Amino acid sequence: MDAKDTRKARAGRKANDVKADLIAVVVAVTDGHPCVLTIGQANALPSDPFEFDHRSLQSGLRAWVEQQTGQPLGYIEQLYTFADRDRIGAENPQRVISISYLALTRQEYARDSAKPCWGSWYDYFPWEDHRSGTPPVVLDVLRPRLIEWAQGAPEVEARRERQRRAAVAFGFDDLGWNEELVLQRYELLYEAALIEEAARGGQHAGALAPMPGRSMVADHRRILATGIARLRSKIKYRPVVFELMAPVFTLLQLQRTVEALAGRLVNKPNFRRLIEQQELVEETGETTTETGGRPAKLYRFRHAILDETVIAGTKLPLARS
Amino acid sequence: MDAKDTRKARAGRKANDVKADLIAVVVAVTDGHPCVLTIGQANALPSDPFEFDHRSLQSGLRAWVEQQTGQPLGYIEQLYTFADRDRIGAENPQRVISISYLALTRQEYARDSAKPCWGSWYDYFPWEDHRSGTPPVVLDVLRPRLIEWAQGAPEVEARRERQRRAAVAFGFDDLGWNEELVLQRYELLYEAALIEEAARGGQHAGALAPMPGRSMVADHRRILATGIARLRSKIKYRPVVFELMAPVFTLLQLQRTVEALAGRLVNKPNFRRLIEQQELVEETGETTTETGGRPAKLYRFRHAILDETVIAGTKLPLARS
DNA sequence: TCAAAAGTGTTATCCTTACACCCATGT
DNA sequence: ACATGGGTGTAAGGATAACACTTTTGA
Repeated sequence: MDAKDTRKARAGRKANDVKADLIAVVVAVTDGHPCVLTIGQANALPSDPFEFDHRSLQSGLRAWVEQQTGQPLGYIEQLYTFADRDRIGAENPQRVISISYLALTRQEYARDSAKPCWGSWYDYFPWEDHRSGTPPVVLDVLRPRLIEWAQGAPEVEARRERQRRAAVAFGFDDLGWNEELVLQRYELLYEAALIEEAARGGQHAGALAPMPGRSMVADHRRILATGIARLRSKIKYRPVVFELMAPVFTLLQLQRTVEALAGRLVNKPNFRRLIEQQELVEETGETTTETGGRPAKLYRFRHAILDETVIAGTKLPLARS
Repeated sequence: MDAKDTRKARAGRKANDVKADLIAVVVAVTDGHPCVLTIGQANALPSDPFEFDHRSLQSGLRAWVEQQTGQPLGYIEQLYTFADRDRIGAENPQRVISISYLALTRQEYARDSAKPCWGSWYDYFPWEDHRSGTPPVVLDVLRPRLIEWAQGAPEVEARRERQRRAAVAFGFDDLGWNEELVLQRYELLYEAALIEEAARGGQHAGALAPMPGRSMVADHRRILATGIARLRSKIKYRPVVFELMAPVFTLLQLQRTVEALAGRLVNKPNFRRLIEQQELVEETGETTTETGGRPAKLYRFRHAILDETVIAGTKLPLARS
């Protein structure tokens, strides 16, 4: 009965066909710069209409990105499916679902293709790079404007609420900086109309004050923020950084890559211990002098670890051993 | 130039419209049973064709689930978007993208509606409940059949590989049980043709040996597995359990709920410390004798914690304090 | 000789784990 | 009294954080 009702209800509806897009956040790290693959004037993520020809979404994505850009993609994971994005230009009649993916690769592969265009993701999110301490834009630009925004709320309660959200997201008032809150920060700035995309809806053009960070087409910057957040979170519990490394690397290079992604510095001795005790890498026996200073041992990723260990991930106090 | 090329390429393609479905994994826990909302003969997850009327996917989902089942949904999160599912009945001409969601609620809300049909998720995944130790089905049924399957590989290397995968997924050979590997286990059993869904493709009907676990329509069981895995992972770093609890509860009730989800027992004293030191709950001052034994203190969830703390989540050895 | 990078120890502190034990109620 | 569940304490072990220090190269 239940099933029959449901089917009838469905059949009664109009055929609600939609368009589906694949959107890719393709990331590489080159000497300290976390880069994202873009098209156009570096203001759009690569995207392609969804085809059913491929066996799966992932393989479809892999195929077209590799074909289009010459990038062999290593790691791929689904990010999020957007359908409720704020349409640019008001009533856009096109109904589009965007299925977004995060992919990791190495920029060197790109040299043969002229098309791809890499940009540091901190061009789009200048407030996210805390490797040299809190960047000026946070304290000099964002903080005052966010405070202003908070004061603009009609009620006392709402003012406090806004202030608190800003403080948590950006680590004001001695709350610490949390590098994973990329999306929350972006959405806060959007809500406060401090970034260009927010002004597009005609919501309010506002003063022509310069907006921090390079903007992107449609909601692509939001998708990029989602990707960065996911990656910053993921590197902490899965060995995905190695997808971004050359086959052979020094521990400091590895560290610099992690720092580029996280947007903050890590402690060298402790980082090395962490890596080594997890047995993620093994020495090649070679060294390199190209890094300057004392020659550095070269390592390679132990692919075997992917088979051996499924990282425990326990955080519950399990019973009886 | 790049952008123009891309647009041209797009325009050249045929209009590739698709159908989109929302599929919900709605979970509640009632006295030790983790339950999932189903329709039909309890062999399908609730689903609905995607409409663009709603502001967002989430609000759309919330609306129709609440309307259809009388369930007010607390927490909602997107699970995954499937488009590459193995079509039932070979060449199904319908092109469907399924956007799946995980939602948490409380079963009590359901009493007014006759429609919803709750089933313990361990009916569908009997091998996932380790609260009373390793369930017999694992050792008596799955293990021998998986070994058989592993031996069936043509090459030595492939045999070892299969054996290792089975061991990791199910914790054979003194590798421990990892409750989060729900999806891997399902997919392994699928590959080994040990569950009903695998036989549907006509791949091979095989012997009519009884398949463990109740099957579901299409790939719904796979979606459910994805939801369980996500939830088992999530309860460890986000206070989502409380969405499944009554407004007021005892710590043991909370523990039993966690155990129901995780499918394993946790250590009581340590669990309590964990909860209390994170300041997730506060005493109501009341006690209850309904649990038997000594009266238990009643607690409520401190909703304020959601604002205050953004759980650190650091696992990198950050530099200079 | 000095700068720059590589690499090693050492300690204090916190968190997790694994126990053992006592308390309050109903039957 | 005793079964049942509620609740507390403690000590060992491991991981993390913070810091100081030595080594090896090129300029």
